[in-house]
Amino acid sequence: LPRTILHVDMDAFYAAIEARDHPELRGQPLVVGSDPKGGKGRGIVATASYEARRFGIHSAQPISTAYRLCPHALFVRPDMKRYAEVSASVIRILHGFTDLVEQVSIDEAFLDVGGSRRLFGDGAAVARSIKARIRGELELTASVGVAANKFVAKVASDLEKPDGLVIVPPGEERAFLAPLPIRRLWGVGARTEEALARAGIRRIGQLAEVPAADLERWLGATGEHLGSLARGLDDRPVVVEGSNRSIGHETTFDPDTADRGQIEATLLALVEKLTRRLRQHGVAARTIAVKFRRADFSTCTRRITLPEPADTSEQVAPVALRLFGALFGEGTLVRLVGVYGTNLVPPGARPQLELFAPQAARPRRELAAAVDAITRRFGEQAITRARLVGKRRG
DNA sequence: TCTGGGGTCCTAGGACCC
DNA sequence: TCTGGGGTCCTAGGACCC
Repeated sequence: LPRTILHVDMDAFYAAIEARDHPELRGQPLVVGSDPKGGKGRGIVATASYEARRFGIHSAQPISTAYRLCPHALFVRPDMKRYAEVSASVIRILHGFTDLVEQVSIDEAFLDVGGSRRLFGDGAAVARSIKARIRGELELTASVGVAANKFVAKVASDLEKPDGLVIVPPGEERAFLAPLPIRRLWGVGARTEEALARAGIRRIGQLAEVPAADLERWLGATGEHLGSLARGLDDRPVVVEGSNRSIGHETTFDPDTADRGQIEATLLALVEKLTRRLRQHGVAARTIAVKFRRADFSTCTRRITLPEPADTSEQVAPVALRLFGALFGEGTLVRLVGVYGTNLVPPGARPQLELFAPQAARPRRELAAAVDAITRRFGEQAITRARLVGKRRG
């Protein structure tokens, strides 16, 4: 029995929200991303309006390139809090049609509407209703793909952007995909595209002809998976609850720095952010990782698994500093540092030490809770560590 | 063109245990 | 004395996605 899967993808999401909320930005080339600083800025384009795309500007492009392509474009900084609110409104609308909603990013979701037919009609009808509600209630447009599985629905939603609606009837998946470039396959990035092109494979239909065993020998487990997708087969279910596997924060210095004090202060500020989020999610990290990128973009990581899961900066900070110390040599020009918690332990399943030394853990927990409360009430700038005073980057 | 910040998943090698 | 094979956990790196 074929499923009915929808992929809903908001069009130029951040730029569309900015244009909606600031009429003076409408109809103009608009770039949401880092500060271009007159062409010298460091960073990338998050989203470009369709007017800006006509100049060759696109997501993930260096902001300096975007500036060169269209210096008179309007460049605005992202307001992630606002976008997250709008995203929540979109998800609320989707939940009006089914509980089976899987949010995959801030501007994208899958729905399984197989069970909603009697109430809301077939996939095409649900798609039209969703688009109408998003337009009517949020003054935004979405592109929707309808198909028997997630991958085909995802490709379909992208095909007639913006404001698109593409329906792939069951049984036509393979023919629908065949003429498209392999880059459209989920999991084929620049590297795999190049490797496949060397073998003369450029279209999904060509990949679909390669025997599965050959693909597996060639590309491992991923190869077999790619073969299935190329044939239009994808049995992954729509998954409602996706708890995080990792939480992390990183920041790029502008300009690069070799100042150990500045780097360590930045790292500690990132640790504060990380541990606050861990506590908000009610999880603790068994593994802490530090990421380190030099001026030449070479990147390395160090991680360590702790005897006890950690969710406070008292626990994480010394570990992060030690891992950083293993990577940093005096005089090294540093571009980026980051800190991550992985191996997250879910709430209620938190071993262990506190069974043996509850009195030792208590003050730490109470301090963290107090800091959280102050931050909630007065904002992130209200309280900080003595070590960070005067060192926090703007 | 000179590359953000948030993530996911896979691989390969080594330690360690049975 | 030198040795097999399987399983699990850990670390580092890399490809990929939005």
